[in-house]
Amino acid sequence: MLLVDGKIAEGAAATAYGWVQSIREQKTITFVILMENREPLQLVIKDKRLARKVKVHASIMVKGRVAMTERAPRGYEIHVEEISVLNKPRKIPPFDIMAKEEPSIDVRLDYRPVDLRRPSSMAVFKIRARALQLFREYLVNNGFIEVNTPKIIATASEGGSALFPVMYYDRQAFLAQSPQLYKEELTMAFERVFEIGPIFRAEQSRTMKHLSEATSLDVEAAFLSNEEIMDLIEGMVKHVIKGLNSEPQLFAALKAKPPALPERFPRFTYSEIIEKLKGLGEDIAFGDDLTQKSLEEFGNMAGGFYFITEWPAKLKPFYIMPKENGLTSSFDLMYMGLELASGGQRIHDPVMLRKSIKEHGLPVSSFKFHITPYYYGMPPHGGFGLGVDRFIMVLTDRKNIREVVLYPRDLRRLVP
RNA sequence: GCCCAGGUAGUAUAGAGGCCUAGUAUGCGGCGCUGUCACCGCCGUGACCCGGGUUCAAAUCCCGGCCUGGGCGCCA
Repeated sequence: MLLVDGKIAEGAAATAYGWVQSIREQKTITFVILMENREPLQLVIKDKRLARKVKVHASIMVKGRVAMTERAPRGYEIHVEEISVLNKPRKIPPFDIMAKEEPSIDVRLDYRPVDLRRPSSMAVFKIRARALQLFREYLVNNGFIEVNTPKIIATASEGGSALFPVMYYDRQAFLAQSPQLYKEELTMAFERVFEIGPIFRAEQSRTMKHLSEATSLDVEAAFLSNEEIMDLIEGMVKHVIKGLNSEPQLFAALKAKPPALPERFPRFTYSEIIEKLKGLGEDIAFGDDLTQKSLEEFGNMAGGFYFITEWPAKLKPFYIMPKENGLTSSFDLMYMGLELASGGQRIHDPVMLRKSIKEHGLPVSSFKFHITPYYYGMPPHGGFGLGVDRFIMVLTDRKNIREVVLYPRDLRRLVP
């Protein structure tokens, strides 16, 4: 918090509240970087006795005079006349937030709020917040309404991934792995909906790109074809990246830039990719899922963003619209070897939906609640789910998904 | 779930049977220092994950435990 008498100008009286990021002490003058509202403010202290009161990480209030100077990060600094220490650290900090070498991600997470004072950590979450704002901006501008669907559910929404069981009063319930079914149902009334919220997966995964609790951006729209949905997500990704590119200062503390955008994201069919990988000597056949290794290999060739389209029905969930030859109107949005989003056109006919549930080996009875509204005029629709955390990894060039989540949850970590 | 790797001051690392009284950087404490900006210089402080074993000798080798990291698989 910064309070200035009148405008920020030479000699103006100022009061600043913040926490001390760094101290550079010299014989007669001490420079302090005070973090004030997430931005550095340089303090100049010429009184040795005053300077002694300041410690890194302390919360302080200073009173003084504004001095305009190009040598300070903001173009001005505060010449301090009075300091009150509001609170000071009681222990030696677990790591030096200004050091060039970072502690392991595990130590950082053990002291996450302290770690967030590190400029690069803070930058990641400023970018994340801005990216979410840009997502919303794009979707709202395109006629979407933001919704919230339940996270405590009665049965698996689509089979496949393992669910976390929870007790719901005297019954068994689960944490939602996806808002998939709800968002589809909502197109009936709202035409275009989106939700940004948590998803839960109880997979025994130990990787740099999986979490037990992740954030998903789910979008669903009536009347759009598979191609139009790909256009939509492509437009959305471009909007976010262009928006971030216009604010380079967000990236200053990271040695990274948002990824480059091609004119158009290339679209490869699943079959093309299988053929290509076969040509490279991969042991892979039509109908196989693409392994991590194959995706890395193909991703390196494709470079940047691209789509994989027309997946075999067997590799996609029951609600995806089938095409001829056992293929589907579906896509995955990839960045190199990393899956960012998957989506497609959905089945809107209740009879076909019922059949597809059966064919995927799922109990129709569990989906009765979901099939019911389809009998009352569900519009043709499609959409996608995008892994927000993974997208932020790409934006900030972080290799471990835990870095872009404030308090990540994985196989081992439940605290803090 | 399978496989691999690793636990050395607060943090990040070096050391691979005796050269270790365990080195370096940073932090922390002190002193010095042309408005600094990862300030700089000097001095000090502080560590071998736990339990067994092998050996004249173990941070180092072996066994077990605990903890962690990474890869694969699983996975909207």
